[in-house]
Amino acid sequence: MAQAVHRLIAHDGLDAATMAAVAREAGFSVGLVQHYFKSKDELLLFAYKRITADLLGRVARITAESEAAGRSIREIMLDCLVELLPLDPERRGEYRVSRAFQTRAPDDPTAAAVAVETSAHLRGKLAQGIENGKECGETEPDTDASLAALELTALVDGLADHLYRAPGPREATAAGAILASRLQAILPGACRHYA
Amino acid sequence: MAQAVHRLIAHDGLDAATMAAVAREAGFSVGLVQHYFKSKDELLLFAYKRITADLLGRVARITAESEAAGRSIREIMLDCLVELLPLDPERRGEYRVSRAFQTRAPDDPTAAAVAVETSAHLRGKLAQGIENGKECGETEPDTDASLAALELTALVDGLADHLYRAPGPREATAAGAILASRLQAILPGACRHYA
DNA sequence: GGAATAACCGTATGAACGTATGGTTCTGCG
DNA sequence: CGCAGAACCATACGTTCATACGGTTATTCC
Repeated sequence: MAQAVHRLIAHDGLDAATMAAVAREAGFSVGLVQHYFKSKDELLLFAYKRITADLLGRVARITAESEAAGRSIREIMLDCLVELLPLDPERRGEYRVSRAFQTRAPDDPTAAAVAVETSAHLRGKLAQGIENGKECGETEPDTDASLAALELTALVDGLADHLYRAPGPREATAAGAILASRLQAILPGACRHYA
Repeated sequence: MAQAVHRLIAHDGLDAATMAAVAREAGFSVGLVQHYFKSKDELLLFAYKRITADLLGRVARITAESEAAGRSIREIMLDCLVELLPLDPERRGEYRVSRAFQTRAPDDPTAAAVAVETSAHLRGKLAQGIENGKECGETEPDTDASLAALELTALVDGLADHLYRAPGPREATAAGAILASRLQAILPGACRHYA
């Protein structure tokens, strides 16, 4: 059912995720959806939580794989940040769903909490990575890690926004170049921290 | 009527901008709103266009005033970018309205066009300013102006997003510091181009 | 003055939606 | 078996909304 919600929002926006539409998309009856979710809000919130969990899971998986491959902190971070960009249809859909819920957030404290939490989680991971870089000379010692992390998350958010509005290979490479350049400036070293 | 739409969306989201609510908020009847706008979409699009025009107008005014005051390109740009951040209730409302329409954009080509146009306009102005900086030594000669402009707009978008979710003086100063730092890096000179 | 046009209003209509409800089929267990 | 509870369904109800429509007042122009 959560997948049905995801597909509907990704394709036609939040308003398309009606009870009847979700039931039809999932191949169930309206009554069954009601059986599992007391209200529509509960259903949507569940779907939203699932999506953010998926996203954080993917980032964690990328981190783990890159660490195992012995890549530098900078390379790992770049992979994670690029993963957040809507570069293919799947991630475009995911991005649209997330944005739909963020738009809804001001009226829905629980949805807002999910958004704040995932954003803070991501920012924390970045800050930690930057901080770790100091120990092995990959980061300049006087770098403000949390400020740099905020810059990176804001940058990737804004680039995602731009790429969603204006897709295309040129825009994609421009976004990648900007991220790579900023990461290079923040983590200039070439240490293999996790190797 | 456009102001009524603005107030309603800023306070309660796009769904709150019903015909009846707009009429009540504006002090008119539903019939009168229909008299001036054939459909709800037309009304909303008009309101959206008005808001983006207001925003671009404010940026233009700030630019003109700062130029008259003989400030550097970097200072002018910083003022313009900070103007885009949701730092007070008024701009928070404006930000929410813009975001609401952006969320709606994928299903509404005309709204999408407005969003793309204003974003491109802003990016173009920034790129032009950076390019101008080269002529008087404020910009490094080998800077890619359009890439730098894209970075700045993306950064300010992402920071606006963050500030909207997490308001507060600490977040505001952090965002200002990041913007100032990036501008300093892109436009390191201190030329008074327009003086 | 008088007609045409714009400004303006209240209400009716039909569609879409969330949810409540009553009922049916399946499943596991004592 | 018998039955309790979960899974599952179709439909009815009340609300909300955009829009259509008919009518009334104000303004403008000849």
